[in-house]
Amino acid sequence: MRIGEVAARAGVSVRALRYYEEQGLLVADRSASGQRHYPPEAVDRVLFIQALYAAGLGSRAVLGILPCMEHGILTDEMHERLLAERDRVQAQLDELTATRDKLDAVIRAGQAHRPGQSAGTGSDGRAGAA
Amino acid sequence: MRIGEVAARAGVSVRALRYYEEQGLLVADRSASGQRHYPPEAVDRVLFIQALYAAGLGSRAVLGILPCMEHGILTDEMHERLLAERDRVQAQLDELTATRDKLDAVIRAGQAHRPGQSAGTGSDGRAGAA
DNA sequence: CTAGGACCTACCGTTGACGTCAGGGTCAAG
DNA sequence: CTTGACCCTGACGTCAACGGTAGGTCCTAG
Repeated sequence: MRIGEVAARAGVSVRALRYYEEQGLLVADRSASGQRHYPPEAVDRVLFIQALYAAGLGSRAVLGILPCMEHGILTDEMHERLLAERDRVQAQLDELTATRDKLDAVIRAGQAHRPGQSAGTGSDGRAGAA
Repeated sequence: MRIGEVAARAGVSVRALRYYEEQGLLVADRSASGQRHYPPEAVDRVLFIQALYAAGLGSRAVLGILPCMEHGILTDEMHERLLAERDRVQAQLDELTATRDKLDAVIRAGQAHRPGQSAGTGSDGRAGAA
């Protein structure tokens, strides 16, 4: 596949893919004329990169754990990094959960003070049970 | 309290507090000489601001939902915003959970391919049960 | 063979949440 | 009254993950 199709399939911009290559996160074959050519797995790789970015990891960290994919071979250092990042993600999960619960509490408290409202704003109505 | 103490208690920089004020997130009384003076609740407010930032919200979004605290009164618009942000946080939680699980899977797969390793790297040994 | 859409490199611009430096007041202690 | 820690207001610097533009090449269809 060429870069445009990978971008479309992965839901990212062409610019982003070139940036990933610049960071060493994504390698591409080159045609004689210099155009990038990717194998189909590149799409999944990009999706995973995005997931790691979304988890708050930077390019350096992503670069550190990406080689763990592809083949299932882990050096001691890679294993360390994976555990470290997993724990970081878990910590972020805990924080986020607390924040969500706090938002729910505020929503519940607010609803308690609005006796005239039933349920017609368009959103759902969670934040009711623990 | 003066700005330095609030910063210390909340674990943020003095600069950050002045930035929050600049963004309208944190108001302060001023002494005759212009020095900021905060009530004790400011610390909790700052901690909540940090939590929202950590949840991926920007200053604008934080500014939109901060007034919901303090008094428990919600206008329809505030209620909408709270639900929207709560859902955003929840979506991020789901993504993060998936990412964590994927990391766990990679760790497990890697450990399966390292038969000579027992447990001596220094980290803990999670990622073993679902 | 020509139009035009996709691709290339190179480089500057942007946004958010601050860091940091310059230059100067404030205030409790000695 | 002077020191030294703390505070003030600008205003520019930073870093990451791209966005956008300029100027030129490639390739597939008609």
